[in-house]
Amino acid sequence: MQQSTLKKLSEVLGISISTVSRALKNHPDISESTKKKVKELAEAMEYEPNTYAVQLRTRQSNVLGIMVPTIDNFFYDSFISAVEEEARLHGYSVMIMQSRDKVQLETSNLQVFRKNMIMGLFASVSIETDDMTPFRKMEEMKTPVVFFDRVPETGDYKKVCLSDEEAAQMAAEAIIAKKKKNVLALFGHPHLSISRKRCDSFKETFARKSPGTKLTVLYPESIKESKKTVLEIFNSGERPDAIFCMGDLILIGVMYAVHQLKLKVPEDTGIISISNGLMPTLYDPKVTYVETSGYKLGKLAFSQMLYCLRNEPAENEVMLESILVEGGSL
Amino acid sequence: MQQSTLKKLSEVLGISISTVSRALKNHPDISESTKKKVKELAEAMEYEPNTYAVQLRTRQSNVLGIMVPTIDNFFYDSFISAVEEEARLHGYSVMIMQSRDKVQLETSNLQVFRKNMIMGLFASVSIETDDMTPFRKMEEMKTPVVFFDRVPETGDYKKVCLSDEEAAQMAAEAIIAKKKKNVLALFGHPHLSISRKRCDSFKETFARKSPGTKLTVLYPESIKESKKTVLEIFNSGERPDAIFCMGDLILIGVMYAVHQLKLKVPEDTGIISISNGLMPTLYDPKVTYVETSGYKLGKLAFSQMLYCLRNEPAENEVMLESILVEGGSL
DNA sequence: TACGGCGCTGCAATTCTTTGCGGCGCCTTT
DNA sequence: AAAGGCGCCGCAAAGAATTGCAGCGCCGTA
Repeated sequence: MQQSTLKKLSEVLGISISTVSRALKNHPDISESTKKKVKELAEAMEYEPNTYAVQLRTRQSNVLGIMVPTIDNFFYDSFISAVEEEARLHGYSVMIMQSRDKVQLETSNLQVFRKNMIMGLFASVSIETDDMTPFRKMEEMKTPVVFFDRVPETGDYKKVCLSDEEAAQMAAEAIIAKKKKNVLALFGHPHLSISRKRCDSFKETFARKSPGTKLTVLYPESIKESKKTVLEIFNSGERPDAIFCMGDLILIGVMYAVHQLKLKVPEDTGIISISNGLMPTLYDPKVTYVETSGYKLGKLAFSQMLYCLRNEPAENEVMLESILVEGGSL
Repeated sequence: MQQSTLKKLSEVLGISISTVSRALKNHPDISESTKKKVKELAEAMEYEPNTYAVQLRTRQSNVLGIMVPTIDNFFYDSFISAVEEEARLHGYSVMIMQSRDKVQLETSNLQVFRKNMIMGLFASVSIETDDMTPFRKMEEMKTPVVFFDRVPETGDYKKVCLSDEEAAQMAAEAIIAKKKKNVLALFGHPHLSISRKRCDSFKETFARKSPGTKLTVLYPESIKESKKTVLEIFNSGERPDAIFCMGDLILIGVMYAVHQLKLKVPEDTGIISISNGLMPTLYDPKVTYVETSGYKLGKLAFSQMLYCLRNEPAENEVMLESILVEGGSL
C-alpha cells in the first residue's frame, strides 16, 4: 500500500516515465488514447505526485506562510481564517507560526519558512522587531512579504493595514460628540507603529476639535496591566468620564476593573474601543467600537499577495476603512 | 544570493559532495581537519540543507498536521498554541487546516496532509463525519493520528479528551448544590460524541441525585440559535432558575439573551458553563464554569504524539481532569 | 617484500518529477 | 523515389541530499 509513482504507472503500462508524466499534464505531444489509458490507471492506483519531488524540481511549494505574534487572539484568528479560506480556493496551503513577540523566535521562524520554500509570507511584526534585515532577506529570495496590522513604519514594504489614523479619529470624534471632558486613553506597546499612529491621531483630533478636554494617555501592555491601570486611576480619585481602549485585550482589562469598581456604564464612565467585533458585544450595554475586521483585512492581504505572486503591479500600502458600531456604552 | 548547496560547498573546497555531507553530520569517517574546514565554510556560506531534497530522500518531513473545524475559536486556539509551542521545542513545524465542519473539506485536507507527508496528525472531527476511512488511510500509511476534543466514538483510535462525563457531572452537581429546580441545559450538535457524552452524564447525574428537578434539554448549534432558544423559553412564560451551557459559543448566545431580557444573574436565573476559561470571566458577575483547558489538552496531545512517533506504547484514550471555577453566576 | 588493515574520501545509485532534445515511423510532396 | 514534416514517444540530465561500496595511500607485520 505504498505510494504510487510515475515509475510504477509506467511499468504497468509498459511505457516510459516521461510519457506518463506528460499524459497526466495533457501535453500536446501525447495521443489521446495514451492519455486516456494513463489517466485511468492513475485514478485506479490513486496516483498523486510526490510533493517533495515536484518542489525539488520546480522550486515551487504552493505554501504560504503566516507569522503572527500569537494565534491566540480574536483579530489574528479571523485574519488567518480569511487567508486560509482564500488560499485553499487558490490551491495554496498555509503554514502558521507564532513569534510570541520575540525577535529571536521571529528570526528562526523565518528560517523555517525559508527552508520550506514558502512562496509568500504574511507577517505582523513582533513588538521587539527593530531590524528588518531578516525580512529583507526573504524578499531578496524573491519571496513576497505582505505586512499587516503591525507593519514596519519606514521602508519600502508591502503593507495592508487598518486605517489606524482614521479609526482613532473616529473614536475620538465619537467621544467629543458626547461632550466628554476627562478622557482616559489606553494604547498598546508604544514601540509599535500601530500604537503610535492611533495615539497621535487620537491626540491630534482632540487638540483640533476639543482642546479643553483633559486627556490621560497610558500604555498598558496586557489585560492585567490595563485592569491595574484603571483601578489605580479611579482609586486615586480621578474620575474619567470616558475610557478609550485601543484593542480587545485592553478592553477586557478595562471591563474587569469597571466590574470590580461597580461602575455604571455609561453613566459613571463611557467606554469606547477599537475591535474586531465580538468582544464589545459581550457586555451589557454593548460597547461602542470602531470596527477593524481581521477577516476583511485577511481578504485584502490575500489579494495583495496574489498581485505579488503574479508579478502584477500593486500598491505598496493599502488601507481598510473603519466603521463605527454604536453600542450603548458611551 | 542563491541557496548554497552541498555541491557548491564541495566545489569551493575541492572535495566531493559526500564528504561535505558527512563532515556536516560528524560522520566518523571524516577527519577532524576536514570537518572543521567544511563547517566553517558552511557557516560562512549560510548553508542550509534543502528540506525538499532531504524529504525526498528520507521520506521524513518534520511537519505535524492539525485539523480543526475552525481556528476561529478560543478552545482550538489555545490547543493549537500549545501544540505549536511543543512542536517547535522538538524541532517540528505545524501545518494547520480547517474543516469548517464539512466532510468534503476534511477529506481534501487529509489529502493535502498526505501530500505534504506530515509525520503525525492532530484531528478534531467535523460534525458531519461518519465515515472514518480517510483517517484510517492516514494510519495505514504509518501516520499516527491523535484525535482530540471531538473524537470518534467507536473504534481503536488514539484519543485525548476532556473528561466530558466528569465535567458535565461537576456542573450538574454544582447546580444541584444550589437547589435549582428548573434547569435549562443547552448542548451542541447531538451528532458529536462530545455532546452526547456530556448530555448523558448531565442527565444521569440529575436522575441520580435530584430526580425531582425539571430538566429541559436543547441543542442549539450556534450563537444565534442559542440566543433564540433562550428568548423563546423565557417569552413562553417558562422561568428556568439555572441555565447550563455546554461551551463558549452557547454561553455567548445565552448571555445575549440574558442581557436583552434584562435578567439579573444569579437572582433571576443562574448560569453555569463549560469553558476554556476566558469567556466566563468577562461577564459581571463572572460566570461559574467547569474548566476544560485547550492549552493543557494540547500539551497532553503532543506528549501522546511523541509516544506514537517514537513507537513507544501509549494508552489509547487519555483524559484531562476538569476543575470547577466559581464565579458568582449560580 | 608483500599483504592485511585502517583512515579517509569519492563514485554512483537512489528518491521522484520535469523537460529539452533526439529519434522512429509514416505520410506527403516534389 | 528521395526528402521533409509531423505525430508520438523515450533517453537522460537536473534538482539536492544520503549512503553502501570501493579505492587509495600508508603503516605495520610476517
